[in-house]
Amino acid sequence: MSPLSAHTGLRQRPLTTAHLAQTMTLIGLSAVELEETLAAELASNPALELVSEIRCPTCGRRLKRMPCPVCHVAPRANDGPIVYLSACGTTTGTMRGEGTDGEEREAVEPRAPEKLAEHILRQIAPALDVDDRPIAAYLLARLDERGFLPESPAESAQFLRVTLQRVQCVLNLVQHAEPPGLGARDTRQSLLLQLESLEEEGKSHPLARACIANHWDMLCRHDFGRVARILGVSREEVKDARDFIQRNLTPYPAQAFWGDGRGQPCADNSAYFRPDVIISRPPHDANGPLHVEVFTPIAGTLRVDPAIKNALAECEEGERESWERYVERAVLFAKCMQQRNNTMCRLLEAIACEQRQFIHGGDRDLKPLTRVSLAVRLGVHESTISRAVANKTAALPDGRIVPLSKFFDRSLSVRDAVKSIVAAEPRPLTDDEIAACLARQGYHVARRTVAKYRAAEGILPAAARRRQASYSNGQRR
DNA sequence: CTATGGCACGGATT
DNA sequence: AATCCGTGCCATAG
Repeated sequence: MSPLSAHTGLRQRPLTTAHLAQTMTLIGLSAVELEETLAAELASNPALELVSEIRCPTCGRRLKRMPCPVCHVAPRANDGPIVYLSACGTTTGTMRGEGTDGEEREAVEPRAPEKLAEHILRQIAPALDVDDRPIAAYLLARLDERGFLPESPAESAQFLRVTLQRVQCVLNLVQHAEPPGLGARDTRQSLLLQLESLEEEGKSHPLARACIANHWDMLCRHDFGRVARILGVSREEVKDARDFIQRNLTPYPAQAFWGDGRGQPCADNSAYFRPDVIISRPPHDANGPLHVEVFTPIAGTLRVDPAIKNALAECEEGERESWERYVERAVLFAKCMQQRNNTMCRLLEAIACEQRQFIHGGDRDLKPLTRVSLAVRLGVHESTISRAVANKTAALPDGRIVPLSKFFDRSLSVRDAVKSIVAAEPRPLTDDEIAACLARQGYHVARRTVAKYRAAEGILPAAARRRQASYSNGQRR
């Protein structure tokens, strides 16, 4: 036996801490981030190879393995969802040896998926000094999911160690990009920015600016009478301004579908987000098992390049060591990637199973579900679930795009119940009365909590609802 | 006086 | 260990 053969045992690895650490990291990444990581790894590790994808011969879908679960599904119980991996097909540049045959299927896949940050960056890049790029990147990274920038320019400047002026300059660009209103500190400022952009298009309202800028809190309380008095106009005019604001502006400029779907259809914004998983109903059988697609940037399988594996035996003593390191890293990466996919699939299978009602129905059908319970069910550590759930979104059959964490929202169904109680109330109910109503439906929550839910749903307090009602009555007579 | 929102505390969850 | 959430208490507005 030559001493070299000892090195061919590539399978058994000391996969311990490094393995765990990398898997953990990968699990925490969203599909988009994972794609970047994969591209970086492919670019920097010559031993890692992406072999061509497998497609289903019948439907042309990209598959992780045969058989295609859509076309010939093994019969399964109705309550068990079908889970499979699906490549999102946008693997960046490096490896794309396949022909162009897949192009017409491309249309079926999510269109022009682009992260909001990239979208903005592309717009402002021309006007941006090269030195200011890091500032822009930083600011965009700090935007919260609503599109707001919670910190002040001064804070950013201090963190970045650049002058306040430069930050403000870049921020100004961001705030005037599309969609308008991004990068504001709060809703009020955002609305003003949106108003500005509307005015540039020639659409404006005489009172809107004053209402938002100076009488915002009164407007929130629907205290139109007082605003009208201060501005010296009629209540109708103020109400008209409010309508204009509601119709043309959005409180959360980055909001796609989530939230509660109430309000803006904003179909355009949906393109800014790419879900990490897609849950769909089988085409013909509404009661059949759900389909769950977990997106992967891999269109095929990752493996160690066999050419390199073979060459390993022949290369020089000195070089061999570094090649071995590459190979080892490649094996590790592929394994971690596989592990991630496996975990994601099993997680989504469990979620789709548990929350089947919610997926078919609405918010009120959400079952209480904790990450811990799923962790024991899947036999993984609870932090794994936390990571897997974080920063990811799912597209539901009805088009809703929701963060995965929504499946674990303890209070969603109660909040939904509050909504429907208020919607059906004969007269404005106080929080106490709503609490009593809820108790009758089996939800036992404190009055204070009702107030919080109500506020979270954007429902005004009873007194304000009363005023609203009397106002519209007054209009009628 | 009543309804509500702010603050803060403790327990659960991550 | 850090964070989130429900809740109680208290101040305040109407």
